[in-house]
Amino acid sequence: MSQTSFKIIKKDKKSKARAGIISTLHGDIQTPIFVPVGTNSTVKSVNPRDLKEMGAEIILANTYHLHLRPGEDLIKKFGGLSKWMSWQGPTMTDSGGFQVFSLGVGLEHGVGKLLREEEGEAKPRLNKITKEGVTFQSHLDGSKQFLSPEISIDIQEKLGADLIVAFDDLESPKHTYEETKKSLELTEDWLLRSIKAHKRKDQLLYGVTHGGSFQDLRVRSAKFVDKNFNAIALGGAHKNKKNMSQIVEWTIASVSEEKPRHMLGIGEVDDIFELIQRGIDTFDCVIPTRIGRTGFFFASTPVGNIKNRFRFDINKPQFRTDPKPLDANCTCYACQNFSRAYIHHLFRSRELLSYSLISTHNVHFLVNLTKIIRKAILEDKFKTLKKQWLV
RNA sequence: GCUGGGUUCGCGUAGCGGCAAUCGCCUCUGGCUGUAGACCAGAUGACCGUAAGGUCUGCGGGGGUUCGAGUCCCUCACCCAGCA
Repeated sequence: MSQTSFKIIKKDKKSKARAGIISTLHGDIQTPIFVPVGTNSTVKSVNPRDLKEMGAEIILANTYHLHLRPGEDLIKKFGGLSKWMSWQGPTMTDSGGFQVFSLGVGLEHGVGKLLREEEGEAKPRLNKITKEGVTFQSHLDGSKQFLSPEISIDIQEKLGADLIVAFDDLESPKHTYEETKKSLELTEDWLLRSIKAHKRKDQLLYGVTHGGSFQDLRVRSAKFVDKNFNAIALGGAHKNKKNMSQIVEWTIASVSEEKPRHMLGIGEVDDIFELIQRGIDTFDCVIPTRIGRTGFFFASTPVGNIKNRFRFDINKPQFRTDPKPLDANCTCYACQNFSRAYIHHLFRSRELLSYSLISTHNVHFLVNLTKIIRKAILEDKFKTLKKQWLV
């Protein structure tokens, strides 16, 4: 009996968008919702108190990172992830599957989840994949580490998040059909082993769909995951945004309506609209905190638009004397109290508060965006809202 | 006044007889999608060129030695330190 359940409360008439509730032991999650990423059991530079205040409902942490440091046993001793990080709300853990990629073929190919126009520098991979699992070289101290479906699930059960993810292998967006198929088959094997290893039924286990950009593989993967899991996570690599939307359409068409759907690692403003429209319920993404730490802040329409991706660089000289808040429509702590000029100054001075203010604003921005969208779905105004934003 | 040390890109520095401009900072321009990321990449004397590349200047001022001087010598100026 899973003590974590999902219920759809409203479906959009003109699209696949829906509003729902995921109920967990640590509280309810009103979907659709953006899930801030706190890899190391902290959303980088954002206070949990502020996360609560802005209405964040769930945080994602990472199995691989927490296994290396401080170790799952310690977190278990402290009452599990939610208590450990003094969040006291629902949490999710990723399986470490992404690190199979980012420390492996991702490094080798110099690519991310999305193929970039200018690819990064290719570097030797820090892992070795076999059917059994993955041997990593720890990015912290270089020590040898082994991760498998069984180990990942064991770690995640000790961490104690409400939503957990089965262990998978990521294809590179540069992989051929044959390579992608081979990766998918490995993932399918690992997913079944993840289910077998999964004992704590209070945790909802997400299966992950793969198959690169190939329709038949994506459909096969979606059906496979739908058949074996009660929750669907969409994973793997995409060529570009259009391709990603297409992949989501293929996948959603092949899974049951009543199961929650999580989009792994995606979260730019336009993506959120496009993917909710196609039936996604939850998203996690490092974007708000990563770009926040490097000086980019989100601003809402009409200042922000698809062309500037709703982001602006606080470093720019134009903000040096700008008295306006980061975003005129934002109610976050940073926007209620500080000017762009001040934050510009802080950032140029490398003051730690700047990273915190911008990251807090950015997370608030995306969480709030999904809340506005949810409200629009409930009021049958999703398409109208989307038009307002993505002109 | 004497004795040292110094004066090179916006700032700080490297170069110590052979294509001046190394490295850092500042500045500017890109980039970041399940976090090896408070990060990464590029530009940065002037002018011409889309580019490859080319032209011009230039190591405090002046003079000298040398095929050749930021580098050695003389002299002047300024800065720093110590001693008067």
